[in-house]
Amino acid sequence: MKLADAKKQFIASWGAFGTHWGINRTMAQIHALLLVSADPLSQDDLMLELSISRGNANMNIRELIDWGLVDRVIIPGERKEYFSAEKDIWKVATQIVKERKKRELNPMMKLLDQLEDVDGDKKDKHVKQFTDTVTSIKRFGTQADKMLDVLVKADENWFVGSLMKFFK
Amino acid sequence: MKLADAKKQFIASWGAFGTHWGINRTMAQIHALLLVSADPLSQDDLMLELSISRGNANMNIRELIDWGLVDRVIIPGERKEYFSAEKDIWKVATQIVKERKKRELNPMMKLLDQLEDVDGDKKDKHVKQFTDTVTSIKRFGTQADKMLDVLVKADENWFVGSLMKFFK
DNA sequence: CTGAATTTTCAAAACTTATTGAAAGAATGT
DNA sequence: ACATTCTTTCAATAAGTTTTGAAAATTCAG
Repeated sequence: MKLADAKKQFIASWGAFGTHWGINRTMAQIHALLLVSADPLSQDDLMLELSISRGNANMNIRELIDWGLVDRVIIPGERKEYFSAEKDIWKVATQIVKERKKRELNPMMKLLDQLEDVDGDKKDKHVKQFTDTVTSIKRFGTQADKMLDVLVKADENWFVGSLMKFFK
Repeated sequence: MKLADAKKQFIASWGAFGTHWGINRTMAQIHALLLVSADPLSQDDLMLELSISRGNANMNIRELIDWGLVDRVIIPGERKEYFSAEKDIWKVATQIVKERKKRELNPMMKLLDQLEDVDGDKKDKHVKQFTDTVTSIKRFGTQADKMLDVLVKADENWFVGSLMKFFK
């Protein structure tokens, strides 16, 4: 397969993939293109290669920077801003985990705390089912939270090395 | 807080949460309601409590069954079908992991296999960056795949017990 | 069988989210 | 301070997704 075609396929698939992972299609496509580009690209490069508008490019680049997946790069002597993606996939993954934990898991945990004590007879089976469910989700969430924290802080070699003893 | 209000909040939040996890809002709301209900509910119960149409209820219930998160329950002497959700959150989580692995990770891995060998000079930095990226995503994906397999097959106590030695 | 109860389907409508592009705002070199 | 280049904003629009509801299909008891 030719490089240009392979790139196109990769970008299209990474884009579709991204929509399942809390990142929108265009954002994921920009990310994909930067991942496979040897050099940093400018906003105009991205607009051209992906056929997207200036506003769209701008918004999604900024969101990628917000997620910590893309960096602004200054090229001396150039007026334009350039962008490059973190290429270490382990870092990409932990960064995504970190962000989603902050954006999704933490708020949910906070809500569950509030829902844990409802009024009414703890013996009533409806009350009981509700609090049991909330409590068990909370327990699960707390554990997931801890695990993900360690994951995010761990460096790849330590982590994978340790786990592979279990996961053979 | 009153039970009815707490339920409403829980359903609304679980619905919003679900959209980030590959499940649509209504599907997640139905799931939430079943999770906190002591007894199985009929399609009409769900329509009434969540104010959704028959078609919507039907489609989403079937999709939840498809995901393995909800079961049909036959109540003797009743003509209607009833539905109940798996209440063990660990099982819910592993079920979701299993499905998403099948729906997302596996197809992506298959694609990457194809993209790994592009034509052209391996010394060309553009070709090199592309294949390096694809290869490293593949390596990462393969490892994630293995880990998730073990996770899905593990029973909760074994898994959490073992890992908590690391993750304290 | 027949007919009532229940479930499923699907085209149209409503809603949600993403994208455009032109205009306003900053930054930079002279 | 001005002109130029580049970046950001945002209201309008387009695209995509979900929901509805009525009609068709299925199930089941008598």
